[in-house]
Amino acid sequence: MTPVELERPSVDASNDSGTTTAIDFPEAFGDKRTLKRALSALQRGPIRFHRDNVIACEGDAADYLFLVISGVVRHCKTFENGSRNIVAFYLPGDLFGWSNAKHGLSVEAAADAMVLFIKRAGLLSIASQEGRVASFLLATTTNDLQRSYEHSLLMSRSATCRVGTFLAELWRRSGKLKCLDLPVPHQDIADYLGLTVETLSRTITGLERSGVLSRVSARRLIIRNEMALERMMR
Amino acid sequence: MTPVELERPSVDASNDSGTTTAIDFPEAFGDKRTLKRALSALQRGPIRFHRDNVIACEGDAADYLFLVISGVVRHCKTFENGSRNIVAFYLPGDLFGWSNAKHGLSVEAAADAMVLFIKRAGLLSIASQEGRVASFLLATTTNDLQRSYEHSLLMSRSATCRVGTFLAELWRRSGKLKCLDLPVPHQDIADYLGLTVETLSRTITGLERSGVLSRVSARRLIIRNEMALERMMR
DNA sequence: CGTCATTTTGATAGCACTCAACGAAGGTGG
DNA sequence: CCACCTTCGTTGAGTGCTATCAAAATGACG
Repeated sequence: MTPVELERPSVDASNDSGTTTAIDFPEAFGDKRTLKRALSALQRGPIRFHRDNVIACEGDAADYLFLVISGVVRHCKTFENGSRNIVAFYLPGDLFGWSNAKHGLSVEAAADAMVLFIKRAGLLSIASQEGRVASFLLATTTNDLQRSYEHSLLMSRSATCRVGTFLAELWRRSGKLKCLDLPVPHQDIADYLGLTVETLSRTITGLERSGVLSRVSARRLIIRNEMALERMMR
Repeated sequence: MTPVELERPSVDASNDSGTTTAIDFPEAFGDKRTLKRALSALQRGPIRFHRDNVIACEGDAADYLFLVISGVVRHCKTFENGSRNIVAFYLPGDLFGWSNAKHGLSVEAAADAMVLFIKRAGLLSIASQEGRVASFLLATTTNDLQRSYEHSLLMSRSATCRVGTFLAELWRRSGKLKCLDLPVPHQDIADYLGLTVETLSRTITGLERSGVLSRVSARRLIIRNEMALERMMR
């Protein structure tokens, strides 16, 4: 149940090349400066999106990958009947969008976000020459795959388990601070967990009543009993 | 909903190197012969597994990747309470098992199967030198990721939709023959779809009653109305 | 302070699960 | 060749969890 943590790109805000934000590859790199220059030629942005703005539409040509600079981005599909499912959230530092030819899902800002666009073909051609880049990309994708498997597994468990697992993971990723702030509205969490907002709300109320957590406000929780939360996840 | 088809490795049965079966990379390759030799040095097997045999255990070191030669392999997790979920099936030609450090899921034969083991580290080192290999691996993983997303989406739909989609996809992959033979027992399909065997059985009965398909036997179906089946999938 | 979006709560219904039993198929040994 | 056993699949009855519909709180923002 514990997702394996891979090296991921991190946002290099204090970049020497001005407004351009580059992927900061880990490890000493053969010719890091040359690589960075090559990468910045492929970049576009970063571009700012407000919540619910569409970054890439289902069916769009998948010419660009996305690197989240700030905020939260959702990868989702909306059906004819209006219902929506979110297959993944992406946080700052996440690189994603490896569709082939066309995006099968749409990419939208789940909270105000800055996104850097990276030309897919160009990155691929760099990767085919630079082994390190290639294995970095492979590792990133593998990591996403593992997360997706975890998510699939989660979807066939009880509402309590889904919500508990989501909150625990979010809390862990945000450093287990005193307050757990939900970065996206309940509707997005519900769509990610395959629940309705009503069930999500009721489940949180249930966790509150069992003393697992307290509500400071709708969007701000406090984890009271980590042990109990872990138990919920089974 | 239509999964994008990528180039995938195909099994080269009439291989010049005797019992060794190699990945047949697409496209003219710089030095294909050298590459094949390098790859066969990394191989182990193919090894034969009977149905339900464990190929790799949850928690095992992920030193090897798996290439399915024949049969069906399932990627799954079994919980303490005995329930099980299958996140993916792999068919002949599928290469998988890109976990980091340890496998988070177990790998088991869902039907009698032959599996070739490929040393992960070695393949990675080849990939870092051969751009084509690297991008092939990336494409394979990307394809798996896309499938996993489709699967996640499927998990929050009705039983009829899940079963219909599964059968349609299976039928498509097997060439839309007159008879659709289920390659794995109902239990495995149910675990893959997040349903119980009872619900699966009842759903198939329902499809039969609506004239979508007929049962020849438990494991052999005939698709009677493709249009109606497609409609089920929405 | 009014308006709108968001969240919470309540009442009810429906779908899939659970438990239970039966039927079909395949394998084994007498 | 048949009786027996085991595994697998089907069907039925009843329950429970989550969705749906409806409406009331809460909060954000002009």
